[in-house]
Amino acid sequence: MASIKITPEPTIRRLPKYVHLLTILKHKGVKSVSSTMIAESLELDSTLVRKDIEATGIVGRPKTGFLVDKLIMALREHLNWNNEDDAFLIGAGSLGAAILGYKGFRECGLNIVAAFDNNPAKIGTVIKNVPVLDYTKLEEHCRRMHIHIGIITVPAPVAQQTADALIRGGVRAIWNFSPTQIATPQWVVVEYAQLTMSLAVLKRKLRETELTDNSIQETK
Amino acid sequence: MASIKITPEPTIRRLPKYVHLLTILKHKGVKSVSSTMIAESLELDSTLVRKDIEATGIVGRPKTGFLVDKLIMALREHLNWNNEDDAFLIGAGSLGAAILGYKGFRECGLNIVAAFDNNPAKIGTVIKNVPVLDYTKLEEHCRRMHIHIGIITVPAPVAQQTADALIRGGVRAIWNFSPTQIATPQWVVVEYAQLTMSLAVLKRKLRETELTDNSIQETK
DNA sequence: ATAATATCAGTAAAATTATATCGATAAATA
DNA sequence: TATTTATCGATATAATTTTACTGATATTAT
Ligand SMILES: NC(=O)c1ccc[n+]([C@@H]2O[C@H](COP(=O)([O-])OP(=O)(O)OC[C@H]3O[C@@H](n4cnc5c(N)ncnc54)[C@H](O)[C@@H]3O)[C@@H](O)[C@H]2O)c1
Ligand SMILES: NC(=O)c1ccc[n+]([C@@H]2O[C@H](COP(=O)([O-])OP(=O)(O)OC[C@H]3O[C@@H](n4cnc5c(N)ncnc54)[C@H](O)[C@@H]3O)[C@@H](O)[C@H]2O)c1
Repeated sequence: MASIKITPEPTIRRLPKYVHLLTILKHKGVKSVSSTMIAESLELDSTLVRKDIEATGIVGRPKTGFLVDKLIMALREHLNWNNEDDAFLIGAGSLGAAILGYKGFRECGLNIVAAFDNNPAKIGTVIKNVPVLDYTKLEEHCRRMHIHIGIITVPAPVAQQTADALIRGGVRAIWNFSPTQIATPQWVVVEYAQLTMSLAVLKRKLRETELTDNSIQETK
Repeated sequence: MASIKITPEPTIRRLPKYVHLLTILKHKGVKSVSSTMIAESLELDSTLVRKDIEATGIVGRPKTGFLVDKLIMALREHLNWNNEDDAFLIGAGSLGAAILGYKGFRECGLNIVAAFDNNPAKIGTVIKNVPVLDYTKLEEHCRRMHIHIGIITVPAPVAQQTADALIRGGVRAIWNFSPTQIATPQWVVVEYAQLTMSLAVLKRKLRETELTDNSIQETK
């Protein structure tokens, strides 16, 4: 009876940071690391780090902590970075090109095998070693190549129709960079990568600190 | 005694989605909207939407809900999108170029006035109407132009030194696209825009659904 | 004019997430 | 070898965030 423990989203979001830090430490020759040390580097609580690591199933030892190598492997395994998924990217614009060119995603088990666009000037070209194909053939190619992940970097108004085509083609997960909500059947996972959301947090926090620094601390 | 209520981060992250949805509704001629309706469009709980809106200070009326126009304005005001902040972007690479070219950030009160790079081939050029200046002059320009927001799109190994230069130049908020943790004084706001984090959530959830769909629901 | 209804605002409860505490244990030190 | 120390793993507590409930009120329908 196979079973999987669902990992809290806040935990998942922290794990890549651990991987990045640990990889740097590994290159420096560090062999083992404690949750205390990770917590200090990343400005987190050490108990939180230990609980996050617990999600991967790896166990540490008192006094020394965790073996860097094993921890990296366990984290990558937990995040599913060790199996590579092929993916299509739709919308070969400026954001799309940046994503196509980023080698870091390969490390995360994401292999973008083709891009799609409806602009005739782009179809047939190659961007960052990835061929740009005709958008009208998207569904067909998805099905034929058994693609499970679609990356949406088209303008907002066409995001929904793009998602629909991907889903018809059998895609199970969508990484949506457009600011629009997209409706999908419940078996499709959608993750919104919204830069605007991140910017909102930055600007709001900036204002909050500006106001609290000058006036007396916030009231209830 | 001026005071400001701190808005929970999860709320801040949802607000831009409301703005986007409401703007579409406004263009369709919709005059008023209820939290129920917003919740349905965005697949959220209506009470949650009402509480989020409460953070902006706006009040609705029973049966009808909120005036779309007023709600948009209140949300934008709360997010500080109505005051435009000038910003510098450091690292005019492919991600940097995508950000420079995105008009949507203007709507969020972010005006990128210059980019900086250390590549002589890029210094002096103009990317998407934004001039690329010499990285060694960053601190000086920050100070002279009273820049408060810095956007880091340089490779990870130089992210910290870039942040240091920005802070020396008087920057109060840093939007960091590199995967590295950066150390800053406590008065500097740092927001990590990590695409890898988002991808991690996508890939993990895809695996979780794959495993739970095929096997019996997860155990404790 | 009266009744029915959808929605708001406020409060209470539940769920989730983060932090604190404590005994056990491996390593370092005396 | 005994003692100190850092850290783990587990459990308990606290904080945050979400969801549920309740009475009041504006609109619509009868
Ligand atoms: N660039 C950024 O920094 C940034 C930031 C936040 C959000 N976004 C979002 O990302 C998306 C893309 O942004 P961008 O700056 O790369 O825009 P862009 O205009 O540079 O790229 C969009 C691409 O999609 C293609 N396209 C348009 N309609 C299409 C269709 N029906 N089928 C297939 N391809 C189609 C266009 O030809 C173009 O190549 C937008 O939704 C935008 O809101 C971008
Ligand atoms: N492209 C993506 O999709 C993507 C995704 C996730 C994270 N990131 C992160 O964003 C950052 C930039 O990525 P990219 O793909 O645009 O890389 P890139 O190589 O295209 O751009 C980096 C730019 O920074 C400049 N630079 C290098 N060192 C510098 C220095 N000391 N001072 C000033 N400028 C300097 C380079 O000349 C180049 O123009 C990286 O940290 C990367 O990890 C990118």
